[in-house]
Amino acid sequence: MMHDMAVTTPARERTRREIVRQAMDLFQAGGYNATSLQDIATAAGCSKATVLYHFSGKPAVLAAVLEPAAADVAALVKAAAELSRADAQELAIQSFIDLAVVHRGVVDVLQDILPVIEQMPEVAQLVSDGMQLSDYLAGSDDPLERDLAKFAINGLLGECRHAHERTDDDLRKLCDIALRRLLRRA
Amino acid sequence: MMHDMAVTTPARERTRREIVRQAMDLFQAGGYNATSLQDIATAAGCSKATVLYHFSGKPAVLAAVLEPAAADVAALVKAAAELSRADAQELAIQSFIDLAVVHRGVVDVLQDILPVIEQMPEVAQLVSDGMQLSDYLAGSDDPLERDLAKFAINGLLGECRHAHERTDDDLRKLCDIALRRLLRRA
DNA sequence: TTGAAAACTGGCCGATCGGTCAGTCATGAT
DNA sequence: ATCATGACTGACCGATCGGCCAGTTTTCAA
Repeated sequence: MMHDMAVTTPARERTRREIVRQAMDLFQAGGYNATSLQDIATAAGCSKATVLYHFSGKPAVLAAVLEPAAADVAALVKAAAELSRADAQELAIQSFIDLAVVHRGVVDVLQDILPVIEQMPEVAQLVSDGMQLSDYLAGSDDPLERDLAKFAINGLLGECRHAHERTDDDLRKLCDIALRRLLRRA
Repeated sequence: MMHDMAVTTPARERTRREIVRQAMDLFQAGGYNATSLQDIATAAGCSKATVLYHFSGKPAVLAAVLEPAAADVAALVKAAAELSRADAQELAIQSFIDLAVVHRGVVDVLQDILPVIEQMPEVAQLVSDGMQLSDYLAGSDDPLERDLAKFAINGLLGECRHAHERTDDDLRKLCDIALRRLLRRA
């Protein structure tokens, strides 16, 4: 009998984590669609059937890969909701950059899903939160500022892709300059 | 006997154009990888074998779809090569926006190819010209300005994707403002 | 030690992919 | 009218995909 539910089965969690780890790397390197369950299984050192034993399907693997980033974004949106307009914008600028840099891997993954992202319920929440964050980033209802915010996000996400050679800090500084120039905030 | 080689066989050219037309729409809507030769054939009103009769393979269809945009970009690079640094930058700002807006469809297509774009000789020239254009856009050897130019391109291309509802002119104005703010040119 | 549950796997399935090929049909010069 | 050539197609191929299942191995509480 298991008295403490917080103690996760060692084997289960270990295999699950390894699958997600390898799937992240493969998705980032070759894209979601181009990565097969067999590729993930081989990289994780198990069989394809094992991957499907731990996850209900390929989309479930994607959801697990995206989950940490989705959680961070959701928390940021929640935090921004309780701030004033200007404070929310400043928080969005700083935190969005941080999240994009830290989770730069998921940015690559999302790019490969864009054409069919509306039909993927696994990423719907993340996308929705991203749109919300875009509003905070604009800091205004002016259509031009909102469009510029979207422009900034596209540039930001694009810059984080294929940026493995750059330092996290360099990337952060670049994005900070770019965002503040675009949004005209000093 | 055919005396004038410039007179293309009507049927051949008509079918070829229709295939490229429909392929463009499908690639833009669903991405290159997600679009099958059968999809293209059905949309073009012919059989899959016919598509492969006119084109050596799926990559050849992609090359035909990208060709007009690639030609325009190549011409722009060539024109900028004969200008001064400042003039080349100004030309790059204006013309890059124009090309991205006019050929916004190919931007979607390229996005879907990014993870494996290095292995596609069909788009190598277009990518190379794009990098060259990025240099002209920076207008300086300063690493920061060059990075900002890349940032601008990412934002520009991202803005052109999924922008079917916006007017060409609205899109152009937005991109012009964004680029000049990022590059600090008026 | 034991036995039931958890973890895992090889083998298979239907579907779809890009691509090939032999052969049919249309066209147009002779 | 003939017939060589160009345009086109149905049928098929091997490969690979995501997913499923019966059965084997490992784990661990009793």
